[in-house]
Amino acid sequence: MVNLNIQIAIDSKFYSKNPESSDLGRRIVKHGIELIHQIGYDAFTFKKLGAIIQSNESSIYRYFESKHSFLIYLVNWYWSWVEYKLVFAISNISSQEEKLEIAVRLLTEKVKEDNAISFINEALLHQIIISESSKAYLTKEVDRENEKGFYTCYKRVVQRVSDLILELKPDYKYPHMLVSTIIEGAHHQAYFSDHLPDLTDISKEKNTIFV
Amino acid sequence: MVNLNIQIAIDSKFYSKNPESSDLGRRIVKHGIELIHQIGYDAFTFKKLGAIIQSNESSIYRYFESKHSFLIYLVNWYWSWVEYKLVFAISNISSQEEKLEIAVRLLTEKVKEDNAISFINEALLHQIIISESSKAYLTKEVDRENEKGFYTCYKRVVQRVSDLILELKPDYKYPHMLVSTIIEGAHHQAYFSDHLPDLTDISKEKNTIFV
DNA sequence: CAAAAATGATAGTAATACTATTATATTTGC
DNA sequence: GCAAATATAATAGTATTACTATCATTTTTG
Repeated sequence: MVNLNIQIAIDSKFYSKNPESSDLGRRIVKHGIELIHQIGYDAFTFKKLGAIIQSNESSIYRYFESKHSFLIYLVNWYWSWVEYKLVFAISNISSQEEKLEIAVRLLTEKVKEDNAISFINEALLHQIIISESSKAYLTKEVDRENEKGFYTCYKRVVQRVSDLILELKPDYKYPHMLVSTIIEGAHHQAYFSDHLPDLTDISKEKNTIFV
Repeated sequence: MVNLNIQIAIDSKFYSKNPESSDLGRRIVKHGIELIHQIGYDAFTFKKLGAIIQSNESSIYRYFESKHSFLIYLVNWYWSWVEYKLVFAISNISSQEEKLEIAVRLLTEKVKEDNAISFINEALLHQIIISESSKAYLTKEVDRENEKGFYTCYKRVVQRVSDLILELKPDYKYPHMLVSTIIEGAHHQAYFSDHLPDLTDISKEKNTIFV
């Protein structure tokens, strides 16, 4: 993808202070992604991150009110980015079938390092989405957080692809189910192929559902 | 299902002291399930559980070496139980198609309160599997724990159903992927229908993939 | 250059996920 | 029936976590 100098606009409800607005904020996000990728979300702390970026725990808290909301931020950034790629990829395509095929491919294929957009390493972020993003909604606070719009970006992507399906098959009854199953399924299979190979049939090397 | 006075045999690697061997052990498991169901795995602690069963944190640690291993125990109990139900349900069925249909139904339908087997509330446990079980393997210790056989019961169920598929279609290349996708997909859709309805098309009431 | 804003340093808190030790019940084998 | 063995309970302690609060220092900017 070409470098378009585009920024993913993230709703202000996902941060206390916009991390894109300062050098410190950008370092928090950049190195936060790297650290979560390295040690996992569970072992990740703002204190450890502070040590890495030579800043202070308390400063990070001024950008994100909690470790959980940092995850929510990343998840929403990711889905906003996917939505942007999706809209871009299917624009000017006339065939509905082709649009859908492009969409499904985009949702399931491995993210290659492109770094076209910003200080965020999308390939690492994609790995985090695969192994950590379900922790964003598998909590007792889902319902409250859903009301606050914590999962809207993901839902919007699902809606867009569902709409592509309905264009082709207006009577199809389960478009959202199909799309969320494709997305979650692709993530699971990628994780399984890396860690629980008995639960899949795809090899570690290829790691796509298109073998 | 009939009360057969059968016990699910759990491998000793899943506990320090067999909880089925004492009244305290059984109370730990029974009320542990209820408590996790109520407040979620994240907020669950052995201290809280101790208070409920009028026992002590330290006593619970003699049965399970950690909160995580308690989850692992429950997950393995669940899949051993499913395996038992599966083997039972397809025995004496001659048609391969019917066997597979029974298996898929069993893996995807809601667990009704039956309490046929023991002090474990299978319906509650099923809810826990849906919303918490992925936390058992979405950790940085997966590979090590997989080597120790922490996920064997789940894998065995997947293998059995994969075998049913291969009986019908010996050339089919992705049986494990299909089965794990059906299982995880059913769990996801059940969770979505309860908490994130925009990601599915099934209604809260029915909550099965067979609408 | 002074005021405002951002960041850093330090301290503190309640809770968590344990471990260790000791005391008290309970079971059992003779 | 009783001592020994075993199981359980109580208490205390540890390092860490996920924060909050306060104050000092640096940086920005009008």
